[in-house]
Amino acid sequence: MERSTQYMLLSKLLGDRFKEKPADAFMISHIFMLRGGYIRQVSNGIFSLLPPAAKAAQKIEQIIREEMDNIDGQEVLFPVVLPAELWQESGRFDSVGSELLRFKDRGGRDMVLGMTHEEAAVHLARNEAKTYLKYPFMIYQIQTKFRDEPRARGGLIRVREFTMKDAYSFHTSQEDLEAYYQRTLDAYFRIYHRAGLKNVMAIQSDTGMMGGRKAHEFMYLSEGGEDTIVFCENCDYKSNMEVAVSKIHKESAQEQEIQEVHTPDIKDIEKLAEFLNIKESQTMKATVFFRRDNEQPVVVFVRGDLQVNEVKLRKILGTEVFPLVDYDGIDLCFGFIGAYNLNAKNVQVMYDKSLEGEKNLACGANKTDYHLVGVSVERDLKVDRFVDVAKVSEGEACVHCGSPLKVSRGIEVGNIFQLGTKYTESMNMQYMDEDGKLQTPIMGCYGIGVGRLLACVIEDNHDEYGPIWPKAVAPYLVHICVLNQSQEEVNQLGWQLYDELREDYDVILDDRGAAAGVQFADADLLGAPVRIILSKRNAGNGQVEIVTRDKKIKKLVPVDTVRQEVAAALEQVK
RNA sequence: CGGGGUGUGGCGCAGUUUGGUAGCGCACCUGGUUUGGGACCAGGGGGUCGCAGGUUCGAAUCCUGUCGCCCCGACCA
Repeated sequence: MERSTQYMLLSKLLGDRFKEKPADAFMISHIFMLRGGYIRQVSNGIFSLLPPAAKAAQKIEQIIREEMDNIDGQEVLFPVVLPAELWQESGRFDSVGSELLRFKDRGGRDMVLGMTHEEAAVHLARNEAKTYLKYPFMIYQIQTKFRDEPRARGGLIRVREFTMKDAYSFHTSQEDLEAYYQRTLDAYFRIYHRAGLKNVMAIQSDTGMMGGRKAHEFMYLSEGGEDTIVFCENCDYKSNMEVAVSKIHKESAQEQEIQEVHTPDIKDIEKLAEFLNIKESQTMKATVFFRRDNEQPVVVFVRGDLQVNEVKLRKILGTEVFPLVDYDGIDLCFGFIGAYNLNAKNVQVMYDKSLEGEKNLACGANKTDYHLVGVSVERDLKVDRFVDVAKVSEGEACVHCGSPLKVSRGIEVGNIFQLGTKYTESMNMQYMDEDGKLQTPIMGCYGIGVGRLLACVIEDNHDEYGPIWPKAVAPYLVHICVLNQSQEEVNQLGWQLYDELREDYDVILDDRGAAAGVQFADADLLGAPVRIILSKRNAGNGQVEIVTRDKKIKKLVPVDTVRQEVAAALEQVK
């Protein structure tokens, strides 16, 4: 039988489905995308999308597009390949690490593969927006990015090549940027809501390589997430662990005399506390890093029960830091480093605010196999300033309302930044204001990874058999199973319904004549919200069965009411 | 980049310890019987065992090197 839309026939759909879990996949979305014939890996972190995934991705893109247009976005398309000069202008050609893929063209010119497009956006906008009359404006694109991630993982959750919506807004005042930033934030929530993703939280985040002063990440809360989120259940405080702050409970000890204690082979806080029979919070911990810029060691003292947050430390030092592993030639007594009488040369020393005012602490004596007890910070140490470099733990107090903080995991499904003038200034973008004066515009940028969002939609909407696609992103809305294809009457009915329904919906027809179990299993993996099951049993009575993928509806309906029944069922599912 | 694991047909695996020229299940093709949760019978196609060297009469198997992939960590809009 010749049909024009054969690609919606399951017999023609490219991509085999299989029942065994691929050995390399661990995340639900990854497993179902492989098993359901949605994606195939080409290389580490590089995937091809098969028709069902391509269709779902297009639907997500369309939702994003509508919401971006809704906040006055103008869609554009920047190149994937950019000349290095553009990135040299902004300074990022040197400042960004090896995740930026650099190469030379045939003429030997340095090129990069776009991993984000601030430079391209400014390059375009600086020549097209020379008067305040154009402002504010936002341009966005939906396009391929390449980031040479050190470690791709989890199928589409973390990849090297991916499709992203990235948007750039330009403003004539900070207030205007902030107002627009809020509109974008609202638009993002509408996008996640429409795509069927629940449990998304906007949190304060580190600005990382993007720079700028304020940033939020949108986190889909999930056990398997890579990011750690700190939030207060009582007030609005929500933050990425990287920049989270808290109020810690102060110990209120009495001052004591400093005494030296013999502590053979006791090199960590846990053992020290046990040996001295005190709490870990009654000790002082020394953590040693070295700076990337001048390779100088940095000793950070924190209260013994806390950890150092390297992102905070990096921000304070203004350079990357790495935990020190090679102790050779360093003027420190490892395992016994203490703040009292520390006379190390060429070593930078920092104190976390957790130590402020603490009394009667145990710490290293800067002498192998000895510690000191009775050290009081104010009495015994000369501290110019305390910095906040400690990692927040669950249960510590919220700095805003004092309630206990909670910690959970999440996957970043979007982010927004107030960039300020970092790019417009370095790349010389100016416009003329009402008074005829040249001004530098203020910029914001806003990203959403399409594939990652798609994967999260599965993470958030599935059962043990496969995805339960929300109708807004489902590759196919209606899936017709023909259980007794050999019965001409049933077979004909399948084609008839297929022809009818595809006028209104994305329909896929299982025309393979496979066993019922095979058809159902494949339908589960393809996850269409509504399934129509045709069988000789019911066709004989002029009936078909309609079930929804979420199993909430399962009913027999007369053949001639199928259109209404499908519409009604779709009305009821998410 | 550090630590660990693993590479045998599209997917899942056995065979490697003790060398003898590759096998199982699923999937695929043909014919037939089936048809409401991955059916059955019969026949069939597909793998230079990641790659390169070496040892050996002979290597999936032993040795050396190398690459890919996965996990943990580091890193990351």
